[in-house]
Amino acid sequence: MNDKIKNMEDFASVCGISRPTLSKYFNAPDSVRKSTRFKIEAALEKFDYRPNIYAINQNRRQTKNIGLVVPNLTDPFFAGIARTIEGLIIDAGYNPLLLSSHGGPQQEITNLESLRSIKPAGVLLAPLGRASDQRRVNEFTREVPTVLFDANLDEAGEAFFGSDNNQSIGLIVEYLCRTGEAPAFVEMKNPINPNAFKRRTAYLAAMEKLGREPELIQVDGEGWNFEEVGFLEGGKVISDGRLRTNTLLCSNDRLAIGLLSAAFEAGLRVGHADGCDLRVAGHDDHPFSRYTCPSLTTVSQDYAAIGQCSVDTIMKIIDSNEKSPEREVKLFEGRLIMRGSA
Amino acid sequence: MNDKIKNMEDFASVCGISRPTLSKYFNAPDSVRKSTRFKIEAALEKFDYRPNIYAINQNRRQTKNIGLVVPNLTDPFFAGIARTIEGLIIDAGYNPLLLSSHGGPQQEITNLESLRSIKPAGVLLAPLGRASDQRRVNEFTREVPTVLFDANLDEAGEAFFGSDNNQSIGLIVEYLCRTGEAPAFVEMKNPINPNAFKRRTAYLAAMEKLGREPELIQVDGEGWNFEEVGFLEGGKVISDGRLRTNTLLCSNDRLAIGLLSAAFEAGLRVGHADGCDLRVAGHDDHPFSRYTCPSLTTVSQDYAAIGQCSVDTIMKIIDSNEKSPEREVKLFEGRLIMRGSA
DNA sequence: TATAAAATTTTACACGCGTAAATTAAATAT
DNA sequence: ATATTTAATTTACGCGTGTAAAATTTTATA
Repeated sequence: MNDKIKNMEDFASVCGISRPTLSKYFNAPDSVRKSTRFKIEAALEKFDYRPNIYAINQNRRQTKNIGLVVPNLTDPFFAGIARTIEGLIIDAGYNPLLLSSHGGPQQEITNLESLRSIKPAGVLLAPLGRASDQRRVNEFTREVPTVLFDANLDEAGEAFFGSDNNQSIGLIVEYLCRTGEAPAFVEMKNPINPNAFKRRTAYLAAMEKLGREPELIQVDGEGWNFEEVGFLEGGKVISDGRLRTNTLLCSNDRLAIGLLSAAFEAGLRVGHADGCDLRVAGHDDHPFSRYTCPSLTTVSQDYAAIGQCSVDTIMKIIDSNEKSPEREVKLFEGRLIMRGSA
Repeated sequence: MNDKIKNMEDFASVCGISRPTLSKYFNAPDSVRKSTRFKIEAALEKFDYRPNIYAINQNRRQTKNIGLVVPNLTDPFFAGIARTIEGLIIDAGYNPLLLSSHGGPQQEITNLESLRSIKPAGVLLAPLGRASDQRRVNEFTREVPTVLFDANLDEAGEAFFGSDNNQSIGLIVEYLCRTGEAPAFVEMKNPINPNAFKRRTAYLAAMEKLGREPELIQVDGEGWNFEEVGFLEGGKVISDGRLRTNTLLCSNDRLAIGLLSAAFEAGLRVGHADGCDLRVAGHDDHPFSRYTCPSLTTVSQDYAAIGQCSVDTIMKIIDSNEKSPEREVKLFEGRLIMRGSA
């Protein structure tokens, strides 16, 4: 009783069974006879033995680790998604390993290299997109089963799941046109975030479809401080007085949040009510967008579905133990969230 | 050349040296002769061998892993701190393992258990605080060298570093009293977040010191959706008309963000300028607080210092390989961030 | 140049587990 | 009750590394 349990051998002896049987139990509790299972579980109550994770993973053909890489964890939007997907991975009986690329392609590669040495069964990767080191990401996905989500990369990974920017941007452009002046599109000149280009293109297409004249407002600014860019550069746009329209559609909510702040300081009334000077809309349904002043009209992405689909797919690939013949791509529709700002 | 490098043995032979020497190199590149180091690094250029991390950690007395546990990663405030500390851990030559307790004591313990099986050299833990399962956290800290930060727990861990809530709350209370009406303190009745009680006490002490009558406004609401609580319950407080003061100090910025939103919808003008109806202040200098409408007056915590101190201390403990005789506690001062809201 | 010191190599073993093959026990059919 | 099948268990070996001790080589010092 006083003897410390140092390894599976020790624990097997206090259980009264052999070590390999114990090993079998830990990998699948139902694979041993009921009577021995009771023995083991009774012993587990008395002693606090846990298999050594390094010894396990050294010998298993496959680890139970799933890598989860997101572009930027300090962005609450991605933090929320990561949390959701983590839960799904755990539900599937795997161990999620969450890494953030902190907005940089170098860190993204570092993350993948770091995952490689952990020999994950699979990886869910939300790449930086255009900023990614495509060659090296591709290299990685050839070695490790990978499913991309949020942002697509050419032919990288076994599958991609994300939002249909054409549909979602189309949705809000149509709404804005129907309820007021046609929107100009506010974005960064050299956006680093995923999907930015897709949304620009989608905006142009949507405007053309509606027979409206598109207007791109491309502001300066670099990095991931979107609120700051929206505030500083958006503020300039507003005060310039060169706007042809009173309606602004921002490439993402964080830009819109900064823009709302700038508009507030400029004394403009934002909203769709009578007497308002400006309408502002965003995209993503950022966690804070409910609490801006006024609350932000936006489009929400269906991340419950995107996450579930991504996890299901990586599990299928892991179980079948083979690369799928063709790369699956599935886009999910966004939902219009009408609030006060537009 | 065509032969795949499968292990250190293989790689040692292409280097032309012995395996144990190679092992020494990977643990400390400077510990081998310069000429052999060149040989190794030349070979590393040609082959992409990496030591198996599981085999390494199985045999090392200590891993190079440092656990980093924060209360809630979806809170941008903690996401930012985590990012900072991750960097410091990497700089120290260790491998950070970031886990979020998602606001729940159960998950906090799960995280610690999960870390235990990874056998980290040390752990940096920002506990939930009052909500934590103190007994089990204590149990953990007796087994694994742990430094607490952000929120203190009775006698848990080797050291604690955090903010001096007395000083920081005192600072803003003094400012508010000096520049206008004395503040009422807005908080949740049963706050789950760390430091909430400390701040309440600090508020009461600061008001007493200034000879003002304190007023606690304790709103309903549970969980971590502070913005929602601030919006819904704060909105009620505002519209009730029972306020004895025009100045509200919120227990944290996220409550204030929700409150600002409610005030905006109620048509109140928030700020310190003439003609304003309400002053609102927060605490933490949340990343978003610069972009509220109006921008939020708050107190910033010195997380550069808290992070650096926490990392330095855990490194010292790891290197000295012994529990320190007495538990170090150090509190850092906050800085007043004056903006538009108060 | 001789000697001491340091670095390296060799030898040998340990770590804690997974897993295929061989064995044994239990369940089923006869 | 016995033979057969099936499931559970044990035997035996391997994974890729760390590390200690002894033997050897290289480098630094006198």
